[in-house]
Amino acid sequence: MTLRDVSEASGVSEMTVSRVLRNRGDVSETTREKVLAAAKQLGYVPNKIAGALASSRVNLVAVIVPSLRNMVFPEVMSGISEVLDDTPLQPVLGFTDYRPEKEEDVLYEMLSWRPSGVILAGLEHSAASRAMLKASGIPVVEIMDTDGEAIDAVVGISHRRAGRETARAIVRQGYESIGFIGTKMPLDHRARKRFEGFTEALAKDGREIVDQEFYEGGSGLLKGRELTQKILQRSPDLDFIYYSNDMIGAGGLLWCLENGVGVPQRLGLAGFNGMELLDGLPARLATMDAGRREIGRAAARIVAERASGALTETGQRLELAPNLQYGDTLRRPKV
Amino acid sequence: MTLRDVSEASGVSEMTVSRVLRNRGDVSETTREKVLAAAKQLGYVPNKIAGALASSRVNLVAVIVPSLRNMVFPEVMSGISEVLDDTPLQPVLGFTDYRPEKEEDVLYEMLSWRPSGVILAGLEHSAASRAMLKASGIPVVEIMDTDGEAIDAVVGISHRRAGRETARAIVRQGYESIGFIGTKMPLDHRARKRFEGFTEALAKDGREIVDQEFYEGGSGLLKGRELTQKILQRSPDLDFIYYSNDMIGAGGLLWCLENGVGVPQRLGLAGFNGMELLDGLPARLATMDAGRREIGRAAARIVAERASGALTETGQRLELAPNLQYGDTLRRPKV
DNA sequence: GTGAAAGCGCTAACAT
DNA sequence: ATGTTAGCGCTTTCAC
Repeated sequence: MTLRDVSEASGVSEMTVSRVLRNRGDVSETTREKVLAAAKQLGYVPNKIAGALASSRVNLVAVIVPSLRNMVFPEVMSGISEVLDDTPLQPVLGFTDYRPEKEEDVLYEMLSWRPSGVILAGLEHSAASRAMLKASGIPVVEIMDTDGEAIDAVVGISHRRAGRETARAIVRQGYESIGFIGTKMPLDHRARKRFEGFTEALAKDGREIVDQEFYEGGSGLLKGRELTQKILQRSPDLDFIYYSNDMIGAGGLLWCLENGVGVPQRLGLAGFNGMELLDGLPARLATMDAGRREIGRAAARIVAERASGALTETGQRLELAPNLQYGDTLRRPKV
Repeated sequence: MTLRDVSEASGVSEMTVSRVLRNRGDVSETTREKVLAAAKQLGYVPNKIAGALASSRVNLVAVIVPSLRNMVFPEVMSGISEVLDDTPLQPVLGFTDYRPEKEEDVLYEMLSWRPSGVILAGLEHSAASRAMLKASGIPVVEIMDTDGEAIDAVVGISHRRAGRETARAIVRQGYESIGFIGTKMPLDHRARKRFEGFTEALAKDGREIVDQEFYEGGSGLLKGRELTQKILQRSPDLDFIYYSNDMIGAGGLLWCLENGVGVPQRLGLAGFNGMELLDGLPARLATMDAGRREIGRAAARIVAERASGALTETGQRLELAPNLQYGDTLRRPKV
């Protein structure tokens, strides 16, 4: 089923059929109707492959994220979709599993479709990935993180700053013996940067982390419970725990509530992400909203404007301010 | 940057360059190395658009789901990715927002890229969508649900049966005054079918739902709390609440625990989905595992085998058995 | 083992 | 307002 078939069925040249189907150029109402009728009757679905080859226009935007298991990325995606829905552009998703080699493969695969733009998570990429992206001439928006050098445009928050601000707030509340629970971070650069900003801010205050606990694999409430129990057993004097994300933080919170650990007086807690999930828990965990949806929206807007030619500059830089929410677990009542 | 550039740079014909880059046919080791070196040096990325047009082979699989906000779909995706990672196929994701018209648009867009297969959620589609899919000649796998007529292959669970089995288990535990809390279901067919199966099984037992509460929009713990409070205020005699998903069920559970409602003695609870989240809560909500990841895997396997030609039959049908987990909220201790 | 020619299904550019 | 021609960058097919 090709344009030609529609052309023959409607007695109109292929070119005019093409014009009708794309709403391009002047076509008489009569011809238009004839063509549309024929196309519908035949169940014609255009071949974008041929169209893209002929026009060198591809209305696809490559979106490359580590995984969808981490609820952060579905939310970013939803921001991206929201904006692209009002444009001819369509997101195409690829996953890296947090592995640079896989990112490279996925990127290569994606670029071979000549998308109109690339949105990818993080600033850390293999040399080959960076080279490919630069050579592609396509608008590239790196998202989530602003601590580092961008290839082209970048939209995100500073995770170092997020860590620092959390640390300062904790110290300001008078907490003194601070522990940390988080993922092993060889490849989770954003978690690593938060940790670094956190320890750095503590150091400025002449403090350091008293105890820490790292884990591998996904984050779940259960793991938060276990590790919280473990770290408190080993270091019963801790009066604060900073978690690298809300999920394990929420697990820790539940454990504390059940085991009579007075939160936030005896022990303060904070997570990271501003996950919606936290809203219905017995107490609100302190967290920091990373503005994921807004990041998705902003990145999509940049790509859309660059792709449409409305925006010709490159290298846009948008750093959102992380928003600390004290919830019920960080504000220590004065004794 | 085209094949021709690589051809010129390496002094080898375009055809041979193409063979090297695709590992097709016999090429001498010398030529091979020359070509690879040139390609790498130039940073050549093949143009799949041209390749696909010439070969009429597209290693893309269209995956169409309502949204990623519902954690069910990221999990299905992860099953799909897992299987496709071992094949040349790549998933391309599209969202319908639970709207048939949007599904139609997305489908049209996707089919215009001539993918090697289509995986889409649910059995309910517009007539136009069904027509497109049938006319495409592409392997189609409908997932999640098996209650209805499939276009081609189908992998999922029977949501009617899921509802029925939950109802039977509830009755068997001696609960008598049963309420329901769930989404308004004009378009969530699977939730609707569970509800229908549920009421149907109760009816067989001479019972009906005593009170119900429907909500719109996303599911969150908070909503589960509110609606649980509301329904119990209105119908304090309820001794069981069936929720249309785990998220609101978990919210209800938390509310009950905090408000001294004895679970599961005074009030039993059950959700649906088998969400991992439930694992770390203070008590385990009864739920039914829908095997999302396995559904994704099985669907991807069918597409991969059909695309590779290893499987020529159409219309595969795989109904998984939903697995009821009693947790701590459905098994009533004998008094 | 390598190359030349033709063509995939469309659209840009230029007629008319 | 409509048609004609050429060609997008590859792969298929056939020749050597």
